[in-house]
Amino acid sequence: MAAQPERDLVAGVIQLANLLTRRLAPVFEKARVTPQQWAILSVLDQSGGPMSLAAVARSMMVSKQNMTGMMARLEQLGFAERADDPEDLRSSRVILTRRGRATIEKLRPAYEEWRSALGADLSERDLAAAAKTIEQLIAKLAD
Amino acid sequence: MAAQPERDLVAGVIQLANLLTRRLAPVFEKARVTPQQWAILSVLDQSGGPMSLAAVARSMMVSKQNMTGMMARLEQLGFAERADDPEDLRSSRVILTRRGRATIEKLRPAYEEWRSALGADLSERDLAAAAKTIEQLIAKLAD
DNA sequence: CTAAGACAGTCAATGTATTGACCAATGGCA
DNA sequence: TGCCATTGGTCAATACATTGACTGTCTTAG
Repeated sequence: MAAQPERDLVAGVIQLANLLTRRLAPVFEKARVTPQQWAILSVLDQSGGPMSLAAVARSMMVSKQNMTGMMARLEQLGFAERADDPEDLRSSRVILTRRGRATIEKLRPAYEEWRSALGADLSERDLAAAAKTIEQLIAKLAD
Repeated sequence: MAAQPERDLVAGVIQLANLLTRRLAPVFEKARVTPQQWAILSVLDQSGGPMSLAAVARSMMVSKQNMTGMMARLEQLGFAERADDPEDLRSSRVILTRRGRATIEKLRPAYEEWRSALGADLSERDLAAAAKTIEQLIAKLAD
């Protein structure tokens, strides 16, 4: 019965995060999009209008430096575009290209399917409870 | 009251993992050790004897290629050593150096303190339940 | 006993993620 | 008005993490 040497909660979260991205990657592979790129496209898609780079970074809780790089890749791949913000000369306005929107709309069902398969044979209640605890930990650690 | 735009469980786990490593890093900073390096030292410390590189990789659920690189850094920093395994010419035997063992013993209390502060003002029961659900997800996703 | 497959380790390429340092623009406050 | 802290964005350095491709050793089936 194993008795796995008792994985620490911290180690567990990190390992689970790695596993999730590892297993999620093939879902988007046909569109040549990585899970993180998918996440950015999702944020942009659900945001109505253009967003600043910093706003996207905050919403995903990554550093703006990281977002600079990811956005550069996304732009080079033709999924998103940056334009100057006339109201704030420091800022950029990031929007999805038509191709970006088409890609995310095509991939969303695949993601949903994968996502619900993930929760199968686990209790809905347990998942919701875990999600809530995770939210609390995030809130506690976030600045 | 927020009503955070409802974070997906998957996104939550990934963001939490990033936050955890980000907040954990300063705990080990004085010893110039990263959280992942700490994790490897921990595994080696608790393993009794020497381990193969692949065994460490499996125990942390990372690829052996990644472990190659991390181990190279650890060796260069003087925390671990590799020797040929006389029983299997493919394999290496990795052990902690005296410095590695001293470092982990010095850092463990700091980690424990950080770790218990993390769980403060959260319910023990909720944390345990979340840990269990995380284990189930890991088991489901692991090969 | 030999050929096929599995496994240990490495290298290279790419993507993710951090800190630190920096510049330009903004906003508040004296 | 003018200073100064904050914020938006970038660059560089480093670490983590994956896949793919490869060498060499072991194991096992025929």
